[in-house]
Amino acid sequence: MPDNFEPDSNPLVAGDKAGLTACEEALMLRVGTVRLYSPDSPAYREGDQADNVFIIRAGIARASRLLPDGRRQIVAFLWANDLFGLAEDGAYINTIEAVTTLDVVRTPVAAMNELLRADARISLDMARRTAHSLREAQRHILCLGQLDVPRRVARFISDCASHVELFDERTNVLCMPMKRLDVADYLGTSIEAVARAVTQLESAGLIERRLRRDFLIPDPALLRDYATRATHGS
Amino acid sequence: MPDNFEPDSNPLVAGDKAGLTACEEALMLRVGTVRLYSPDSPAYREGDQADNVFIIRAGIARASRLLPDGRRQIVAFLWANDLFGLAEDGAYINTIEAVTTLDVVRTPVAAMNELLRADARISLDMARRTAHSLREAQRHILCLGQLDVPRRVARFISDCASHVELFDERTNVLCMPMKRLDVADYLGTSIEAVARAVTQLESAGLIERRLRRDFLIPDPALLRDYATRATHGS
DNA sequence: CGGGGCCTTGAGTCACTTCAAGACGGGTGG
DNA sequence: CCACCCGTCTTGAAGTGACTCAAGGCCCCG
Repeated sequence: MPDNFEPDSNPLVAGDKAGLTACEEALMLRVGTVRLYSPDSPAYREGDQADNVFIIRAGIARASRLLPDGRRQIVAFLWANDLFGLAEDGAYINTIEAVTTLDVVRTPVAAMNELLRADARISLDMARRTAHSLREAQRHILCLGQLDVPRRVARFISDCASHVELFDERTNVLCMPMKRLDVADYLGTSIEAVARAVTQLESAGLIERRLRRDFLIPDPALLRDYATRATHGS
Repeated sequence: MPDNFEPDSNPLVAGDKAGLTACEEALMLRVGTVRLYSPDSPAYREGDQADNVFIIRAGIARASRLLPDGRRQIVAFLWANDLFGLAEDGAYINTIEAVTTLDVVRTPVAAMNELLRADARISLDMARRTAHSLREAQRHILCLGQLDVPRRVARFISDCASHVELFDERTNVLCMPMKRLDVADYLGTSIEAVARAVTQLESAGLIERRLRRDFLIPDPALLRDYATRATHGS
């Protein structure tokens, strides 16, 4: 049994470890069911009664929230092995929709609680996964609070390129499945600003457009550097 | 023994519950030590080796990150009963500094891991606390991504007013301990923009200045509504 | 080949930033 | 107790990045 569970690794302190432990996946599968969602279809909506917890086996999802005036904030994109189902007072706080075809294990909360009670390692694993999401959320906050739009877009593209599902390391080609509107709503900006930023990054030589959502990234490290460099000055 | 630990409450799903369970606090105290920090002094800095986990007994702290160009993002304010010590690959990812006098229990990670192994409820509690921070972080993301500066400030003041340490419900007076610079760095804007927003909220009748950081809030619900209302239109 | 999303570009406007004074207030020493 | 002083906060004026509105182009699909 592959054991990437380490009793001594503190969930708050540990780095991001590999995905599901075999035993955890088996447990989840025993009480949960596999489900598929096609692009743009929702797993649930904010405000729905929180009856299930999900783990992504494959595909990408977006977690978003709607404002009274119809504006939308995408609070996170969710990837393979990510857990979702965050709720408050029994109701989901985000809407989850598939970006690509999405393959999940859906586990009823009641059954999940059985698991948590039966096996302490699952609680710890849950804490670790949640801590991972928290680190991501804080990175996102940094991005929204301090970066101008071209840098936000650069960072987003760079982050996408760190996912093997999307980035071919041999050809350096990134295939982003999300539309401009998704990117804009994630980065707290407008579609047009994203389009302009892409153009700008291209003329800076950091990316090259292939198709509308496919980019060649000549030097991924350079792109990453650009995203973290100061807004003004050099 | 007061039991606010509920074996059936899923950390992802549960609302925010009361603070430390008596037994958890006792456990933390048995292996941890009480420490005090005076305003503006750090508990640790980003990049430091992550040897300890902390729980706030009283006081307020800020969790911040520095950018290469010296800009600072405050990713969260931390309140009584909040856990901190978030790290990645053995190093803290944020700097933690006291805003007010700060009273914490500091527990070595090794000892904390003993606790986690010995008592499954502590893992679950940790997951629940982390989920709480994640919800807060997502609210913050929403704020940074979608709200204009006056609304961000309104929401911040409103959030502060929901903390009994700062808000007197009898007089409706809020005493904010953080400086304008802290507020600006938290909200991803400039000191000046915060000052102008405060002036604007005052002339809109939503707040009244008492001292520089003390406000009277005639109608807290009205202030909260303003913060969530659309940027344009009514 | 035509139609409809999706994406890009342009032009004008506005909110926020930056730079620069000035005002307040709280603490200290005379 | 008052005067001073320094950090903090507010206000003003000019500049700019991003938003909105609007038009045009691309690409995929039927």
